[in-house]
Amino acid sequence: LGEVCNLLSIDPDTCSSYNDMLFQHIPLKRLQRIYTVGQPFDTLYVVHSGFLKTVLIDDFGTERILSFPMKGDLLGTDAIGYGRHSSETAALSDCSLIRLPFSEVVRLGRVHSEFENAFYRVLSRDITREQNLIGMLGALAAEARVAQFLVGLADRFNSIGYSDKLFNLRMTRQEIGSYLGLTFETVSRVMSALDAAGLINIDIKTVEIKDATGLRALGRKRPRTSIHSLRAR
Amino acid sequence: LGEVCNLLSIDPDTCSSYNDMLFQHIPLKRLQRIYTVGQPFDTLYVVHSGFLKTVLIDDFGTERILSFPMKGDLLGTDAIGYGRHSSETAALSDCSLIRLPFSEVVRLGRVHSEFENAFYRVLSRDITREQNLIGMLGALAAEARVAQFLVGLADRFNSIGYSDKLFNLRMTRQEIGSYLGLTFETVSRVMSALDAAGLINIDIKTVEIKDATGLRALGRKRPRTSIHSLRAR
DNA sequence: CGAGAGGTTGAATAAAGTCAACAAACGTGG
DNA sequence: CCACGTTTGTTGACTTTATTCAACCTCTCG
Repeated sequence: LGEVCNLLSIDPDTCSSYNDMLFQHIPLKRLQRIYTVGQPFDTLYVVHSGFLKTVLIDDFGTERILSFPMKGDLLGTDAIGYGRHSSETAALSDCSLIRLPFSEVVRLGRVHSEFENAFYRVLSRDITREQNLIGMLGALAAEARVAQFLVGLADRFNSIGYSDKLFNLRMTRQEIGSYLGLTFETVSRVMSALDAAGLINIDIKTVEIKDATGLRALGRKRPRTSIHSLRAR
Repeated sequence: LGEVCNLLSIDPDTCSSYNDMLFQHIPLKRLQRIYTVGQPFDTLYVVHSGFLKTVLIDDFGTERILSFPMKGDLLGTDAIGYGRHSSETAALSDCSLIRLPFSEVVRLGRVHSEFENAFYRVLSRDITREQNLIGMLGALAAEARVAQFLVGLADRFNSIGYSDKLFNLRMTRQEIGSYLGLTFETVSRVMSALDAAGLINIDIKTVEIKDATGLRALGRKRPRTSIHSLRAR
């Protein structure tokens, strides 16, 4: 589909020349898993609609959430390197995905350099996104992590055409905690505190951002180990 | 250089046909920076020799270390996505890098599919490596992080031909802490404890791994929030 | 309508951070 | 080559933060 191009932000003109028949839609029910750890890799997926989570499974069978993909995000990129999935992806809501066989991606890249470049960019942005998460996990207090999580989510909702002021969380406190490296109790407490401080309104899954600037400031504030940390030289 | 192929683990036969003139060696002095945040991107680098660190700079000018690249690692991949470097890289020892202009990489990929595939794999492995770091930062106790750090380092030294039993740390406790999301005091304490427990011998920068199995076990142990965490279903 | 999952809140605990003192190693210039 | 200041590393005492454990509430869905 030319849709794939839109989703990957590729010039639509170039897109129109692609063979549309190659990519099939895949409907997913809530809680369904697309691929699991260890499964041989041969295809990527682009999210067409719906909300998902990608998780790492540790030696105890415990989930660590790595991302909450939504419309336009590419799934499965971590499996290219070793030919097997090292994480798994599950639907948080009913979803529609577009199958993107990796061999097709490579073939298309060889034919359309625009597409190839876009694909490189998408992979690299995955790297950047994860780096930001690493920065957050290692250096920020619980309050700042939750604040950043909320503004990040708002920005992403905004970029796919939803309101960035009022939206629904698709994941549980538990899942947010797993993503942020916090317990669900801490997430709950911080959210209550942000509500009490007048920065947000929260009612279970419904979030209203009342002071985006204030939230952003909180998210930037207070590296946990700020005092004797490395200064760039 | 055919050397680039070795470094990226590409079949040497395919390599021999490449034009060797395209890649130049870059010598770096200790503490020198290769690129800095915001710098426009046009070239990647492969580490030929030496040890480096890649760092994220936060809003306060504080460094967060993202990786400790060594021989065979590819630098600069996070800049492909937005055309600018979002992190910076500095030499921890005198180094030698190989310049790999991105346009050359793309061109070579179009000519040699083997090379293109290898490049995709390298990008994807970057993603996987970061995911493992995220898993560690969010869920493991200080002791486990340090243990994992040491065995990880040992494995990497081993894979580039050094001893995995006795090696030198090229970074300070501060830098290890920045990488693991811990203060340098905690790193120091944990290392002393591992020494006292007989798992390692440590004398400032010199590390001897005495019980790799025990260390690995420690690194796998005790997700901090194990009790009421998500079970894979 | 009842069971279970999800969410909130409180009190106690444990883990890592902070601050401080000191020792050892490094490296730079006399 | 030595002296001296700076950086790096270790350890201790104390504090803070987030976790743990527990009670309770609400909503949802068979």
